[in-house]
Amino acid sequence: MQSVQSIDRAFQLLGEVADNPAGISELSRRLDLPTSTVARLLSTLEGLGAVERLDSGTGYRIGPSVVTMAASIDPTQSLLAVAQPYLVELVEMVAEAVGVSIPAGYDVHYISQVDCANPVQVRDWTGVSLPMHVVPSGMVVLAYWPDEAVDRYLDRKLDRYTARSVIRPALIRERLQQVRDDGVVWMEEEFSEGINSVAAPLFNAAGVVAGALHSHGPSYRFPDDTLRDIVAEQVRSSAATISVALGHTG
Amino acid sequence: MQSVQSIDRAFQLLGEVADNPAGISELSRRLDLPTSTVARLLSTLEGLGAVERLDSGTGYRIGPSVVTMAASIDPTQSLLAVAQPYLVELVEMVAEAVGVSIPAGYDVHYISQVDCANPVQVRDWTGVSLPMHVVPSGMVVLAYWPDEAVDRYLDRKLDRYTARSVIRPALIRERLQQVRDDGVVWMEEEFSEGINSVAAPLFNAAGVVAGALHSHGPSYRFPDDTLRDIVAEQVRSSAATISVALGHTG
DNA sequence: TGCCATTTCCCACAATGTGGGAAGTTCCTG
DNA sequence: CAGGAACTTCCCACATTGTGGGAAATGGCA
Repeated sequence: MQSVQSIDRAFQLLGEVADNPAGISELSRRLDLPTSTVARLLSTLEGLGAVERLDSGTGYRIGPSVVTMAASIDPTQSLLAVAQPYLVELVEMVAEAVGVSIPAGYDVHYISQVDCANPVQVRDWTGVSLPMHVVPSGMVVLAYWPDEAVDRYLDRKLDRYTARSVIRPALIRERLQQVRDDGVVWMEEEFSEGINSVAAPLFNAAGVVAGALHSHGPSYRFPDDTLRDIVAEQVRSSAATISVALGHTG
Repeated sequence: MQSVQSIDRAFQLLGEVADNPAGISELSRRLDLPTSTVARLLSTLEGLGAVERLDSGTGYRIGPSVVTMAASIDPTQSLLAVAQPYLVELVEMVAEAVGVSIPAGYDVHYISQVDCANPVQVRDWTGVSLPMHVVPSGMVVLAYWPDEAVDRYLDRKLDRYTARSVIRPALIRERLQQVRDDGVVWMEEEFSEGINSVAAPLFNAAGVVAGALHSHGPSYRFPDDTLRDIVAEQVRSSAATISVALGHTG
């Protein structure tokens, strides 16, 4: 459908200003728009509280109304909303289903999945919760928890799901260190025979794990030996990109 | 300066959608705009990722680009940005300086102040850090800390600033309970002779204390005996409003 | 003080957004 | 399964609205 020029431009401006605050003339150069146009748009946005002037007087930054609107959607939804476009992108790259999960007590809860085109595919796990130690999405969350919380997690009876499930605390701790080193982890048929999965952590603006991004597929074809590292890297880097979009820095 | 109609309307829409998601025709009723206009604006916003369709298909909610833009400003700034307009409003009501502070270790750090018109006024404390137990802004922060953290705070030598400073842990604990009951607290000349102050906590979307809102003035006129409770209530209620704008619920 | 960079203001022009209405879609309900 | 209500999408003529060139005003810096 047709779209409205002035609104398009207004959001281009907001995007630029979010990236790094600047004044009218600099923005007009960056976006290649007449200064008068930029001035008018910015003053409209300022009136709406979408941008505000820097204390230094010259230049604008994102204003309160944007923050307030963003706050209006709950954290789960914002995670989902932000991640969605990247999920679609990632599916293209890895050619297997990808999904997002969030920590929920001692489980991870799958909140979204985007399927691949392949007629043989992993069922949609959206809505399901699983113990952290049997899925890579859970392991990456666990890996960034404080030590005491991990202690409490491991200090319970841990269920075994398949012959390959690892449930010995010492081994799990080793793997958690591995996860912290690599920023991504593969797990093969530890939750369900026939499914392999790789996941990386998602961090929010506060720097804490907000969830996990994973990709999983039937073990007979996923991961392809030659692509194993490439897929892991794609998942890791998508997760990093989503984290940045969520406000994570460094 | 003149402002751009379509952008104005686009943000009215965003505001409505943030409040509660709705479809084209409902929004057109709420804002009293033609459906075709609303449809065009929404589809523009959708193209920009500022809104997205609900899974149910009908209706829109705030989209990822708003969240991402909001994340671009750091939490301190967003607190400031969100609070600013309410500060101005509150100054009008209480006719004394009001300000915002954030926790910083065992201190509160004043990050902004809006002065009143009165020629006799409290100096601008922006940039200054003070121990939590001598200012009400600190007490409200302390009041919502976990018990162990409060224990650690009180388990140190606490400085006395004036003859009226309360430094006995037991008494401070009592007052913290009081703060939790009232949601607001007065302190009179406990930090500096001649200054009285009242503060209420600010909560963020995660439900944790993000800072405090206070008002302070010279003790010879503030608080006016007959207005004491009214001022406290105004501060409390402004703080609550700001918390909601920050995404705090309940 | 004078220069350069930036912001604000003004105004004629027409491109752009507008909104009425019709057509298409979806979802109940009898 | 037909009929209808409610919503969304599409189309198009109109003129309101946004546009951008340029001049005036402001501010910062040497």
